[in-house]
Amino acid sequence: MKTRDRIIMAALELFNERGESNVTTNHIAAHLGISPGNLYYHFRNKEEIIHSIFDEYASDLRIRFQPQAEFDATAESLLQYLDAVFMLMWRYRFFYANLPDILRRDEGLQGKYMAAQENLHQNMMALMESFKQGGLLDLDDKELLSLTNTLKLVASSWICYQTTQAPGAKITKAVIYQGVLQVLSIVRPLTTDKGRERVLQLETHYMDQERQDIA
Amino acid sequence: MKTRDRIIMAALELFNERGESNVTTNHIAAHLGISPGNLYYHFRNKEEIIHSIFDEYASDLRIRFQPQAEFDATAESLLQYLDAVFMLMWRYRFFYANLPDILRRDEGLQGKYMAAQENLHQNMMALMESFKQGGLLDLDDKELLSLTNTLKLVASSWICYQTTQAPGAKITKAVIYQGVLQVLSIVRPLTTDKGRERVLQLETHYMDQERQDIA
Amino acid sequence: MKTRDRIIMAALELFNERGESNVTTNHIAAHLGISPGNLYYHFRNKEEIIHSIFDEYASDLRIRFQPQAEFDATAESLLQYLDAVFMLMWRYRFFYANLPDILRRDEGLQGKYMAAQENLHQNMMALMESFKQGGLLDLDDKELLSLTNTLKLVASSWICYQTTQAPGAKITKAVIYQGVLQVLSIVRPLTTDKGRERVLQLETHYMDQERQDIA
Amino acid sequence: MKTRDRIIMAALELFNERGESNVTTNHIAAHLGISPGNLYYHFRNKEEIIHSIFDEYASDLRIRFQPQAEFDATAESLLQYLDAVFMLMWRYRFFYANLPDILRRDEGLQGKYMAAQENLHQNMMALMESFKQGGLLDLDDKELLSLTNTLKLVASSWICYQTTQAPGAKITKAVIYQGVLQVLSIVRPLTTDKGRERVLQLETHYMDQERQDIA
DNA sequence: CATGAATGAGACTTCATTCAT
DNA sequence: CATGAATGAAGTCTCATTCAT
Repeated sequence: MKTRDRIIMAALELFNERGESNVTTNHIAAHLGISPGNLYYHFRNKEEIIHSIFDEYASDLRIRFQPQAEFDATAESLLQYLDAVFMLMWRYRFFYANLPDILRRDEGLQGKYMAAQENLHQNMMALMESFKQGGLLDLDDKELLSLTNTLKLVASSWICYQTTQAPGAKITKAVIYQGVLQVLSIVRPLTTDKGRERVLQLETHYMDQERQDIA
Repeated sequence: MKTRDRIIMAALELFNERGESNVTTNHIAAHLGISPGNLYYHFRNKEEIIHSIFDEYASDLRIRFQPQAEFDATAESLLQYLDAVFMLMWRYRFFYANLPDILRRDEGLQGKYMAAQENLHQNMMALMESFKQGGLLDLDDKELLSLTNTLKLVASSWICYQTTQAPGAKITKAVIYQGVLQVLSIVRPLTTDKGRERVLQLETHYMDQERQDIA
Repeated sequence: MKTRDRIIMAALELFNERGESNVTTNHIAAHLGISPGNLYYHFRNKEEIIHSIFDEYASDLRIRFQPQAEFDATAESLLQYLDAVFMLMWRYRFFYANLPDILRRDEGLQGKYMAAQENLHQNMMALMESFKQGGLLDLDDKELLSLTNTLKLVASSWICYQTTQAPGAKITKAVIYQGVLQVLSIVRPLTTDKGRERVLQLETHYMDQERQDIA
Repeated sequence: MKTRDRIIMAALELFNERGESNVTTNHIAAHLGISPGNLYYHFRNKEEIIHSIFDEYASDLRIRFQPQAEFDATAESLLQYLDAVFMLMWRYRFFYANLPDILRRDEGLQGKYMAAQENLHQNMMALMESFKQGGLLDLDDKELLSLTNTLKLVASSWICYQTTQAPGAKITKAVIYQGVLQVLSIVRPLTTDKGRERVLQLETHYMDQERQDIA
């Protein structure tokens, strides 16, 4: 792997572990066994590293949530969606934990972030709409918007929130699965009979996963 | 006002404005026009200032959410609850935005925080239960727990989430009212007819407030 | 007791315990339960406190080692001398441990100290001379000077030296008695038969004391 | 010379001149014309600088006092010993002057120091024993132990003691030579005829040296 | 590409001392 | 006599960043 990519990976790993502001560029270099000078050969500054991480994140986000050409709401496909969301949340969790600070001092990133969020919002809305059209959800347009917003908020806050609820505790997969279940519990009251059935399938799946992870 | 209290106020103000880690003890002192030595006369270190702010927060939290002796779910009383929640979120918003970092480096605060959260959870559960008993909510025990958790998460993440959605933008009262409305939208699908009516009253109230604030 | 004297006492106690440079004027005031302002009412600055302690020390030193009008070298009287020396060393031990630093920054104290040392030297020389005249010591004038210097050095360095040999350990009376025995071991090779007998008496006495203290 | 070594040298020089506690890391950096940051690039903190100096000292101490395989008490070899002792005392004199304070706040150094002292004591005892076996000293085992302790104390206290006797005055070589002579005067009463002769030779040597230095 | 020594601004904190009350 | 809030210089240490090699 190229040094540049190794730096991004190491930074992401350390940021997630200790929080962005507690990781110095020297930490990252030392972690990789390279010199600080070398790090600065590949990146003009710390900000640029964060930008690169963000670019990966935004790219992941775009790919995963591309609206499907044809509607497809099999349990299988829903699982993939949910797994993808929380995988993203997990992979870039430092970002969610430090977002206000990071964005405050980097106007360039603010722009990128807003664009990514806007794109995500559109895709999420399209997805929810397709669920509604597919007869899984029973709600009006206003409710659909509210639901989308709630889901976005809950998904993106989940890991950070759990971190604070049990400080020091490692975030395990079980915590992630609980996040999915929490999301499902929000959706359930708004489902049709068909949708509810689908939710139950998913709940069963994630409760099994959770049980396996704890064991 | 006593210098000690002025320091707490200034710190809270600056923390909220710029993020805790971006505010130095020198900033706080300069903001008040006092010497750094004076600040350290009143507080042993920055940590102690944060503890003092937290103590105020925890005290507010405890008082506001004391379970009522008699059940009382008039629109009036619900309004007070909702206002209180979001007032707290707003007053101590830096805390929510920087919680992982703050707790990570202060084990003492972790303990206090966990205790406060536990207390809050009990009170919230009691409140939701009383809504159920009062015929406002229609849900089983598991759903009640899920709802409580969602509400806690949404309420405590709302301001931080909004900050990131529109970075640089000041958080106005309108944003707060939208938070309340978001919370109501989560509750609504689980209400009885009587409960739905109450929710509608509240929605009307906060939509009016929002309109006024924007104007 | 007057506040002024209590300050001197507290300062001496804390200096001995923690070293002069590790004791702040605030420590002293807090230890007495008085305000820093009050301390500075009684003393212009920290230096003045040290001066006052030194004045007590110098006065003690002068009184204890006043040459006796009539020669008197009974074991009883020798005991008093030795006890007095080491009591002084003990009472003002911080002084010996921090002397270079203290004198370096206080020229006024340097003068006082030199005068006290000069006076002590004269008295010690007179004392040793009287031991020689009294037929206790067998040595020429050059040896007498050397012995005097050695004794002064050993006595004044003893406690500080022991502190470093067992850092953290409390200096007990047993350590003091060992110091006396060390001094006696230096004198013994230079005694007459009569003198040696006297030394043996003293050694017996201090070995008993040491044993008692340890038990 | 490497910056790291220059820092150690400068620190040693300044510590000796002004006392360890009166020399800040900024002083050291300024003295070398480097930035404070650079100093902290080479040493994690002031303590580590002191440790490095101590390590050099302990290494010197160990090498110089390694017991000789074959007994060798020519005046030449004795001279080397005495010179070595006082060279050490002189080179690391700040250490002796500030030992109680330095050890008090650095437990790690305490351990190292105790080990070095124990090693020194063993070597000194072996040396004195070899003098006794070589027919230079005439004393019993208890006296030999006392003598060893006295010599260690006098040698290690000499420079500090002299500093206080003439504060402000520079410690010259002459002062060092007087220290050697003082040590010899302690040994002399315990020598055999052969030993006394050797002591006289050494005294003559150091009195010549002293005279030369003063001139 | 890579090294690693070097920079310097600035963070947190301490403490002898002052002064209005 | 006494209080205690206040000062400000200075000390230790950190870290993003630069640059000669």
